Amino acid sequence: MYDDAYDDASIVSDFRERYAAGGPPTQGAAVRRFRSIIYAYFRKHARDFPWRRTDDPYRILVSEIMLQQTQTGRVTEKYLEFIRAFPAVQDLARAPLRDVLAVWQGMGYNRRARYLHELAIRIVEAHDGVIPDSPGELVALPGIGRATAASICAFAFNRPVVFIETNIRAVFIHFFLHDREGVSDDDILPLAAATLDRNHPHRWYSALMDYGAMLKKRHPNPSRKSAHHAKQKPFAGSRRELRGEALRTVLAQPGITVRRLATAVRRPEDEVVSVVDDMVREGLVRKQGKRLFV
DNA sequence: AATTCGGGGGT
DNA sequence: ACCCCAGAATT
Repeated sequence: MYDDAYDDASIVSDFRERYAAGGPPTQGAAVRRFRSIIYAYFRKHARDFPWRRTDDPYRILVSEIMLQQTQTGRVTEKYLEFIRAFPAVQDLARAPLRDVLAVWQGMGYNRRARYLHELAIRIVEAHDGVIPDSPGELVALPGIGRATAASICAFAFNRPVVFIETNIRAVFIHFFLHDREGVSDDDILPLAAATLDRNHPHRWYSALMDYGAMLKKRHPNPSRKSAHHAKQKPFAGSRRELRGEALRTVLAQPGITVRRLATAVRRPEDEVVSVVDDMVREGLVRKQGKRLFV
């Protein structure tokens, strides 16, 4: 994996002593040194992903939705399968939601699949099938927030947007804010803006995120020092787990009744009713009488 | 600001 | 067991 020893420890401690003493630096020398460290790592350890081998904005958009809270290693296979099934935004727009959710199974956060489907329809109908290239237009689409909108702008359109996600956050905390606690993203954004390689945003953000991913394998997650950091509740026995099981079952057995669904997932019927009602409201499941469909 | 939303891989 | 993942939407 990262076993060809890259020793970030000495490089980073040297950087901190030289540039980060007494607060985050904004001088040119520090910025140049920081960039050179990140790019030096990238030249030797750049990760290879299928979404880095395309310039098709639709495919990059698909990858960014999939990458929300889902690790790259698990996205790769599903991304290829998804693109095979829906090669262009028009294919996704005219596909039944059922087919989209079927391909999505295993990714988690099934609402993302619904957002992605709805988003494709809107792009075909309101944008003539062209993916918007501004953060404002992208954020207006379902399932796309600030981070994803900026990511698409950087990776699909090579625009010098400033944004933060978990890998980027880890890098800036590690280099500039390691001795602090409760770091706000508002403290990181100026650093991200000052260090951004505005001539090569795609390459820069790829490098930054690869470095952050490396850091989190070598150190306790630097993002624990972020004010935004939260621990997740257990998944086993959770409502989320039940939702996943319920959707999977309805996909496999279209028209199943709520009662039989409750038996299938081995849960109290009232609990299953509650979950199903939520999913109906969210547009993940349809109810016809007592029978459930996707 | 705090909750909810999936599922799997790494340790 | 526990960690957390190229976050977003809702309350």
